[in-house]
Amino acid sequence: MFDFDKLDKLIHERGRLGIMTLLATRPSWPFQDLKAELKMSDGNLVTHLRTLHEAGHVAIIKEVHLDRPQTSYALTQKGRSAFTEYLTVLENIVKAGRET
Amino acid sequence: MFDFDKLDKLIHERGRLGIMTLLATRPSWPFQDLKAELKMSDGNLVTHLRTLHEAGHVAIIKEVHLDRPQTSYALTQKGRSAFTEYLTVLENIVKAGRET
DNA sequence: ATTTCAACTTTGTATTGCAAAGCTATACTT
DNA sequence: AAGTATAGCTTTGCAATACAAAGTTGAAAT
Repeated sequence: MFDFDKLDKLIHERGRLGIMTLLATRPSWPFQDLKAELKMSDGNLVTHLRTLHEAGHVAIIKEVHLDRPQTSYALTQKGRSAFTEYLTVLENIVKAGRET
Repeated sequence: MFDFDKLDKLIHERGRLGIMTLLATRPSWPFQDLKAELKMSDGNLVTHLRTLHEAGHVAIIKEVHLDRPQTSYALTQKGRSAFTEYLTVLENIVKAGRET
């Protein structure tokens, strides 16, 4: 009936789903903003970001802003399409859950 | 921006999300049908169902069908409303992810 | 009696989410 | 120069938990 296998575990996890959703809404997000928005510890956030980066879903952008180092993150092409596909599965779940 | 805390962990887990979604589509589901649909092992499936039952989300219906014991499962009122709320969060994620 | 099937429990393993604390590097302050 | 602050990252350790596999129980059919 449904392809729950298609619920990409990498994206589905709560913390990473939060990251991916935020990244989808803007061209890029500074680390500090993600941290504030998601209320995660540094370690946890960095780890999830690294996981996504290693999967090729997220790009890391290192800059200097106001004389401070600033690392930002953005969806890659691959990340965006993986996320889009994931959203389609969500849509189907919502649709199925709503009818009845 | 989003309330990712509202992503009820109990429901969000892949296996249990599968169960909840299926249960939402019919009045009740026999154990064997769930098992076939979700391709889980007995142990795993029973455990997830018990977790949901203990949370008050799922009712257990024990009957005899064709001279064989048959355990079926159904959403409780509480389970349905929790699931509905969960779906709302999913909808918001989809909406946010789609725009841009 | 023994086989069969449904459902459930037990056991064990491997993964992984997460926090806390520590480390590094750069810039600002005094 | 020495100390302080901030950003980002690593390490360590723990607790939770998903999951499979195998064993258990009970009822019905042969």
